[in-house]
Amino acid sequence: MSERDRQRTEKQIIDAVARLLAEKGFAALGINAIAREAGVDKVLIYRYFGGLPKLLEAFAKTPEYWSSYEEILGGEVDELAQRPRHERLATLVNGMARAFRKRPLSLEAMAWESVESNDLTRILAETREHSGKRLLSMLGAAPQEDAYTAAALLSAATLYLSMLARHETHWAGIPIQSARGWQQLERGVETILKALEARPDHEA
Amino acid sequence: MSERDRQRTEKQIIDAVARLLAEKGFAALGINAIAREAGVDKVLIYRYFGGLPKLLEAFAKTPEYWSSYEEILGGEVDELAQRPRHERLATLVNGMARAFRKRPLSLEAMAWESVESNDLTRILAETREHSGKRLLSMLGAAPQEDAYTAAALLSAATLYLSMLARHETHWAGIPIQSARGWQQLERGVETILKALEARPDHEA
DNA sequence: TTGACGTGTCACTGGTCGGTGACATACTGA
DNA sequence: TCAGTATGTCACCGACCAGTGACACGTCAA
Repeated sequence: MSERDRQRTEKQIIDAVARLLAEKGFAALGINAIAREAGVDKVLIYRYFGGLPKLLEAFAKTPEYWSSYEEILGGEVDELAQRPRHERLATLVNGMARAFRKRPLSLEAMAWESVESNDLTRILAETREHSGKRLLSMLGAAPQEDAYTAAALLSAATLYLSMLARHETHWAGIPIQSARGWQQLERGVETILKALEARPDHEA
Repeated sequence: MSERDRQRTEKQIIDAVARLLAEKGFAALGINAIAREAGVDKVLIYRYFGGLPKLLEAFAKTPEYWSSYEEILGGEVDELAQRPRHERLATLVNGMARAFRKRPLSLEAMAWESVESNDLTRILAETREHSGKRLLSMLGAAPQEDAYTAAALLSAATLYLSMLARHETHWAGIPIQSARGWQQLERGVETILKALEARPDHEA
């Protein structure tokens, strides 16, 4: 790789981060491993990025890690404005989970955040929060409402099960690695939100 | 510690596992670290337990890791038999989450399983599944029913939020480290299951 | 008393880790 | 042409890792 092309080298390094994260997970993400995977001397990582945290920061801006997440919902959100609220919420919850499932690297990082919080996870989390948490605030439900708590619970559930599906095949008998299983779960989300909206006895 | 008391030494080692897991997490769980924490030569771990996996197996049988989980629900389950089904389900879902929150070590292990599956996590998982998954099958709802899917979703949500609460303070604005937050979530679970049961339009 | 065994200590290997300093080679502008 | 700089290579440091072999000592039975 002695080609004296800094841009190319930087790309190799960032690609190596993505590959390592996908194949070996967060635990294998070290300076030595990245340099080895990239076929590059590790000293260049320090020189070009200034260390692992800064490198991850650069990686987090990559489309591969976090791209058109809002686009995925964006298209639907517009025409969704005139649907009943429970449908909007269901689309939001299910859409978020789908977006995550399309980004294994984000799932990997999110899983890691649930087990440990350090400088590295915080860097990746900030990128997602920046674009993600904003959506949660556009729920269209007040925090006091049951529908809000329900949406919070259901998004936690679908995100967790998306994480889990990377290694586990089932949850409570539901095949979380298959399209059929996710159809069942998404239908469950819709049913719950609809039932909440429809019930006659609204309490405080 | 040169006291020539094998029982005592073994206990020191297992206690060290618990302490390390609680304070540093799964990632810090190595032979050297355990021996250091226990104030014991690492060679004794190999001699007495036969290696790290076997040691974890022994640790998993410890009450500290996984004790009276069924007891926690057990007391209520009996008198619960005559309550409406949605109440039984809610008690089960919320009770499971509460049981986990009382066992930080189990939470730690479960979080680790969501990020990586290897020999070590599998060992700890088996212990829990053995007593835990059995409960999920006693849900009192058929797998085709909406209530079953809902219970599966809600248990995933509450377990994940319990894991998350070890490091994060909020989820979608709900304070998951405070009793108030969990009251809100548990009420949410109850409300959802009740609404599902009450709604007039049951579909297949 | 002697010999076998259980218990604990110590020193070492080969390997990986993050990090740094010294050097070789190419490119670029003066 | 020459000097400075950007790029890449290499060797090394101290620390930790998992794992092993050799040894010291106390206990207990023959």
